Amino acid sequence: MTYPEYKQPLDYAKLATDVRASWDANGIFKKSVSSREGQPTFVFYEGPPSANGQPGIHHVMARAVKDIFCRYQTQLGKQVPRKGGWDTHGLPIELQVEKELGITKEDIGHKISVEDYNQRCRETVMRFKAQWDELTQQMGYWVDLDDPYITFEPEYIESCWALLKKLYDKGFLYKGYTIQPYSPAAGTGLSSHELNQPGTYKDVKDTTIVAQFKVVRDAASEKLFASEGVGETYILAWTTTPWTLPANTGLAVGKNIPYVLVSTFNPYTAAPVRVVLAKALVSKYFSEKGAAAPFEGYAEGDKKVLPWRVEAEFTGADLVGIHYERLFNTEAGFPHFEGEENAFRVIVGDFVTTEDGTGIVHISPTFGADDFRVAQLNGIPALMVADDQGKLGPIVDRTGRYVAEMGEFGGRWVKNYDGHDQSGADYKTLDESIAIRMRTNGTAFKTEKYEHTYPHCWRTDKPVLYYPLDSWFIKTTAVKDRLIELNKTINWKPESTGTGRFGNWLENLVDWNLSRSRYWGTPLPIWRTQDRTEEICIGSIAELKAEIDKAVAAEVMTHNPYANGEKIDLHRPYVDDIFLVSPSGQPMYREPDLIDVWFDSGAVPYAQWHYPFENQEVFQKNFPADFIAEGVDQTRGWFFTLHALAVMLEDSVAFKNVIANGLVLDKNGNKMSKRLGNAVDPFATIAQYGPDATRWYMISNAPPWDNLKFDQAGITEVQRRFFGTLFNTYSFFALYANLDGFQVSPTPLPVAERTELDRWILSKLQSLLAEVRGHFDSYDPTKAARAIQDFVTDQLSNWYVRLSRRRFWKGELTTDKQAAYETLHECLSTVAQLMAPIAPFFADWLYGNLTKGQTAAESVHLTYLAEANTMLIDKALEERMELAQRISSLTHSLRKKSVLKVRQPLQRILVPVLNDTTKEQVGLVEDLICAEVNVKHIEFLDDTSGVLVKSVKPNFKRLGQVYGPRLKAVGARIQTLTSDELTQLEKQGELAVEVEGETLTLHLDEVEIRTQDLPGWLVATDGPLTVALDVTLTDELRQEGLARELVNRLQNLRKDSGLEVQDRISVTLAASAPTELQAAVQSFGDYIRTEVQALRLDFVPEVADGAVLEFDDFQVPAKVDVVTT
RNA sequence: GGGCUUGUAGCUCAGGUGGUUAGAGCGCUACACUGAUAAUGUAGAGGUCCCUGGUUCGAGUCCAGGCAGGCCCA
Repeated sequence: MTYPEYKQPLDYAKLATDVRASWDANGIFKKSVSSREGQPTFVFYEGPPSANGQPGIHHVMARAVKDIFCRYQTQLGKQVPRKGGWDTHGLPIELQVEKELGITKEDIGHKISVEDYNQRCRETVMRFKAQWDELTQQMGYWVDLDDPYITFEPEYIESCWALLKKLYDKGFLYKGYTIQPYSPAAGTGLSSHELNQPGTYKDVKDTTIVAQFKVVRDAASEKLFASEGVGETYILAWTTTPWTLPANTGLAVGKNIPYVLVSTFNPYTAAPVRVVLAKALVSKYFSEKGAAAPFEGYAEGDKKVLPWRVEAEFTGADLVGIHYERLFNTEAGFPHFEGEENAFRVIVGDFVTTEDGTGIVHISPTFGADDFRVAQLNGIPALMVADDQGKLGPIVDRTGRYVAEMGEFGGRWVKNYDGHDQSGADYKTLDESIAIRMRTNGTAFKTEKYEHTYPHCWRTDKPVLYYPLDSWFIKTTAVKDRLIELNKTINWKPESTGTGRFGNWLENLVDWNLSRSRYWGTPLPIWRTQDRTEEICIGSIAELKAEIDKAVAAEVMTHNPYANGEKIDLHRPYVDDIFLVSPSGQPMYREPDLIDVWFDSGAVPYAQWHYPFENQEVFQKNFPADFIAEGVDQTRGWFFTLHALAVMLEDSVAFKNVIANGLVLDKNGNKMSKRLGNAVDPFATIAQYGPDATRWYMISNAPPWDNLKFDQAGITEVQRRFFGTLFNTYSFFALYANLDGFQVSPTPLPVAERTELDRWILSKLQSLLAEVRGHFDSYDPTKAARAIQDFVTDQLSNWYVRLSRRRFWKGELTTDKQAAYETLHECLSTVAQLMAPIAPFFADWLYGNLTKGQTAAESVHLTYLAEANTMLIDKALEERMELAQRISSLTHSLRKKSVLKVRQPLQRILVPVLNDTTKEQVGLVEDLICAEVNVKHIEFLDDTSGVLVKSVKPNFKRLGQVYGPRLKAVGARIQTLTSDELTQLEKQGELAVEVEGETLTLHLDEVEIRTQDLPGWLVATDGPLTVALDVTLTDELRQEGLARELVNRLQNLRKDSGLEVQDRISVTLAASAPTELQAAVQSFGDYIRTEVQALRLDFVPEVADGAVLEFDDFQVPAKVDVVTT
């Protein structure tokens, strides 16, 4: 076979499309799965994208991460099925449809039927599917696009229903309430989307109250009574919604906020009191004068300054657990409520600040989302009142009035929702009435009008209430401990997302609110009777059909719409038109909610297989996932719902390894957006740079979990530096391998018999193999990419190939040359394998070029990655080669300083060595160094030479352990060691020195001794290494240098004349050339002829129509002719 | 406001368990090299390691508090 040769520059984009065509033609992706049949599976779940928008460059990033590990595991021999999927439900799609139709949610059911609306959603959601599929293939993301799961399909929804029913049967599904924005005037809940409409937040003036909550004296509160005093002790809390005070059931403090206990008087009753408030807010309520004002003589109605004294200080944590008395109690005619004995306690609220108020927040769980949440976390009940039918509800009804049970305030409007006349002189709002009552009975510390912004209903302009609305929940809190426990077994990349963001989320878990009041989504499969005493949860289509039949028999429905085996649609409005019959014969109506779309995606492991209705075994084999990867923004989304459902349904994790990748930002670190015009088009990027360089750049530049600042200049660099170098290395190989007709031998020369350089690069290759496997195994693709890149550019290309060039282009195909080809071939094909997960097209192209027609796999992606052969790893060899590299570099540096070009041979370099191992190590690579830097030999200088000047440096790490604080003095003493002392230390291993009047014994391991200088020589040093160059030029060296110059000029001439590498030539030079050149030709004629592949090299009196060779000091006419034999 | 995260050269990034002189690549400047050549070598310029305190003989690294960016949540 021949190895294909390519012209520069390589078209990377075309290369990829060619490879893609061959994958398609030969079904390589399918084979990569089918060829692993019967092997252990590596389970991967595709987090479904939504195809209602165009894909962006960040999708290339996210999907490259997924692809890498699936391909890698395939190389390890695992079978990796990859089912694609589409996320099709959810608010963004509804909003998009509404925008396009120019309607709002209000119009659904009026201007457009639910049926038509949902039809629009169904069409919209797959609008960009073709683009997505195209990008998937262009970027080389292998996922099964032929048989994807789609969340709106009846089978998918049926699976969701089955899961819901399972949760229902386990008692995990219940109906409760959440606090949501609610408009009493409109009688409807408002979405956060509606609340974010412009103009909804208005400035209003409300009555505000700082209320006094009377502390109950017991063990928990005893610290507040440490100093005896007159009067009761109260906790102060501020509210801008006094009408919620009768619903108060708790008080929240900040855990680390400092609070003080202050002695003073109630300003309205003049009763002596002690009050608790945040230290930072004392000045807001008490004047500086009052701190010195006398307590005696302060009386009701006094306009005098309020006297006060700080009695004690606490933190919020100290106050937790203190009980206080109910403000509006039963004696005053307010109702009892369930769980009252657990109420009226101080708890911690993470939202408490000292920005305003008193630093203590009044909690009414029925009228605040934060309140509800912390109350639930702390077991504080909500104040619910039973109506005349016994149904529990908040103290405010749905029209915005206090319920009748609210004593003196019963039936009062919370805000003016009915538009009643407020102009009368005696008119009082409910807030004002409450304020008056509290001032009178001494429970208000301060009341005032206060202007603030408050949200209003966009339709009625009336203030919004935060109000408890019905919702269905999944009781995730019931399995909280198990969720936390199992999370600890998940390998998170980065770890902090698992312990931090996700872990904290689990620690503060509340029940999963499943309800959504929308149209396009999976309907909740629960039917209830009107009196709510009977209900049924449907778990399958079959069950639904059977229940409909029952309903038809009971004449609740006229006929079964699913009877004729038509394609069933489980969406609204169809399911809403189904009425079932209860065991007692009552009609049952579907609960109108849809479920959270996150349930859809959390159900992927089950619903993608239509489990449990089909594919039981497939499911078992593919649960849980070994690996998933999505954006870190999915932490509380997909990652959570997958985990929650798996724990509740299977008592298992859903995934064992997860990468939470960061964002792709523009090159300035700004978020990409179409509006700003800084979004990068993935198609254009791939078309310009090809998918491989794009992927390699994204993966190698920063770890996937860091944000990536996407800069196209970075792709260019990757292309040039990595792919360009690798391509050049291959081209070099192909050029000479074809000339020599090299074929990979079935019985290659044993590695042990190959040259030092071969064994070195093979050792490095095996080290690389081990390293890269390690990085891939621990889900760190960035380190893998960087390791491969460094190997290719620094080791393989820039050292192995550079130093081996002559072996490839000189002479016949000897055993040594064959070994060189074998070695380079092995390096290149292994690199192709290692890079294949990241750069799948280029790797396959490279691998194919190297192996086509031989007994190799059809594609690199079907190959098996070998284990690193540790027998071939020779650390000592790797170390001494590094010495060779460093000595060469130092020598180049010296040549540079002495203005001696590398072409000028020099006699020797001197390397001082202080121990025999270094000498031995360098000795083994002497030939390589000499060839690289063009010197005749290396001379070692050891201690006995007597010319070395040594320097000593303290080993601070060691000294620090021994001497601690005295290190500075000891270090200084070491710097001043004389050479005699040094010699003694070296010979005897220790040395007694005096430091600060004390005698210490220094040991050899406490210092670092190195040679510093060779008197009379130009030296260069790199750490402990020192090199000196002998710059003496003899006539012979000069001649040889000149011979090399001539070779160089002739090579250039060959090249310029367009000669092929293998062409033999005859050279004629003008006899007018200077005598030194003639002498050089005389002495080194054989060398020159060999180098330039000349059969003849002659001086002639006249060179006709030749070129002129330019030397530093002279010119020589010359001519090169091809000799045909 | 809370949780998490990032901050090192003009840019992109490395810098186990603390060790005194903080590195690489790109870019820039200069010189060299030239049968791998859009490659390579050598040298140079370029740093308050975000800030402030603390622990320590010693802090880019550990602790506390800030500042700035990002994500999620409220």
